[in-house]
Amino acid sequence: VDFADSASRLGEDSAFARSCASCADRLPAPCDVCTVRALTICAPLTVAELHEVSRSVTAVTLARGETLFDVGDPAAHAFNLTIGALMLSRLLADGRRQVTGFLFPGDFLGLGEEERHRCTAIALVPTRLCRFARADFARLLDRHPDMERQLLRVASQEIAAAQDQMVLLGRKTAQEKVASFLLLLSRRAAQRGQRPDPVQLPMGRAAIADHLGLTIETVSRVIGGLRRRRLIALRPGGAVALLDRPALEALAGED
Amino acid sequence: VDFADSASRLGEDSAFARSCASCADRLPAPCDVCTVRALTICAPLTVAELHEVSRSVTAVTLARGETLFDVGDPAAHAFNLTIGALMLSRLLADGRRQVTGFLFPGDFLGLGEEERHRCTAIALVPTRLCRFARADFARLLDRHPDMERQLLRVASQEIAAAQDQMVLLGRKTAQEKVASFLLLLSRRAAQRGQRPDPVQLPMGRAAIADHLGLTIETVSRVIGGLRRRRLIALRPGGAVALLDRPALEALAGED
DNA sequence: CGGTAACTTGATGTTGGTCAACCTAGGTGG
DNA sequence: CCACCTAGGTTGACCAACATCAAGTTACCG
Repeated sequence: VDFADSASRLGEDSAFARSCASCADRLPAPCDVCTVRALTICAPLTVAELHEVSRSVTAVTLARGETLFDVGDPAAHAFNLTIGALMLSRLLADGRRQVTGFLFPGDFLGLGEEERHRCTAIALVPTRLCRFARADFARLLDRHPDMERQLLRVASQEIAAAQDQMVLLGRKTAQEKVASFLLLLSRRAAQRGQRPDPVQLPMGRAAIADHLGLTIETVSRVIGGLRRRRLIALRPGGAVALLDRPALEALAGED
Repeated sequence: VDFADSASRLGEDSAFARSCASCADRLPAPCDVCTVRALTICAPLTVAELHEVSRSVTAVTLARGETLFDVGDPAAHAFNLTIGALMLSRLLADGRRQVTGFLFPGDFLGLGEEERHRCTAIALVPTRLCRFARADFARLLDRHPDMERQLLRVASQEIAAAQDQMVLLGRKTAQEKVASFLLLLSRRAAQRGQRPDPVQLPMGRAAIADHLGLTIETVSRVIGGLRRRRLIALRPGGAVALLDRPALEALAGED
């Protein structure tokens, strides 16, 4: 149980637990011991380069539910998520919300050169990120073409993921949406070296619903249905066991 | 009436009209006279650099309805659309289709380093593109950091657009979807220096429906409703006049 | 002028939304 | 340690937006 793990470990570290986005500490960003480096845009850097990066980086800590930035905030930083999970969302005038994505360890945040953020970023669990000042980051890219190339790769993956999500939102049924979502989280967990099977769901039903273009009630009903048909089982701490992956894949549609 | 213009001009040029994706001609790619350069990834290049680019570029021509590439085709090229319009779409197993985007002059196609295409690209009208071999293109980027930076900018714009589309697909009503779509096309036309008001719709109702996550009938009904309320008017050749832009913007939602 | 494909319009059906009640678990304070 | 309180989740009854099915109608093309 991985998110719970992170959460409890962080819970013990009281300094971590109490700090927040606004009080990012200038303590050494420990790139040397970074647990997710292989997954991030820092992957192609040499040890020497890493040291250089270390100097322009600050650690940021968020408690569960805390906001990293809001729509309209000046976009002065780029981030690399190292521990925890983040939700990106946008609001319509009347409060309807679309969750445009979830971020997990190794994920990068801050592509785009817009002056202001176009979405809100909220921590789903205690979360830690590496923060780069935009200006430093641009200089970093200039000096490390490898890193820029890697960033381009990350961007194109994000575009591919966005297209998948469009197919899901535009053309899939509620069941297909939920099944696809569970399988996607499982695959992403595997990609970052975590166990793919009991899928951790650090987000609540509301966040899932707003990500899939459904309501809380529909998400709950579909999950209930999958559970009754023994395709999944709910584990304590919001984890979901995928009891019949082939059946779920069939339900997910997706050719 | 711009698309019609392009179409008829192209129609007169019989060589152009008859050529196709597979018979891309090695004729000089006329970067010198490129009408959309300021809009494309080539914008930051100097005259000398442009000449160099010219050499690694091939012109491709597509007739209305012709396929540039299909899902699963090897992705050996990158493209820059110079004339016409293209539709990108993906299919579910049972034939449900999601149109993930439309491309217009100045738009770039071919981010991502995947071996195979993840979507189908079909010309909506007679269309011309600049084609770069992937290998050449990568070398081009290495030598022109400006171009790589520009590509990153393009990628991040595409991500922003994809997020807008997720909000639309996940949380907007049929009316809001159609109004948003018309306004978006208008804005994009303005961006590339065309008249924003009679909006050209080079795509059919089916393509619009598959882009907005609706059916043909619903799109038709909503357009009919907007027309009856005098917010829009249908012009010959598939153009739409935006008679009451503020009202449309109100209908579109979007804060 | 006919033929076809795209579009429109109408009648009916279904998925998922809405509204409301009810559970359950986790956290707090007595 | 237990009772309560609350937020999040589940379940049910009903409803509405949009899909589906089925005719028309228009517009473009030879």
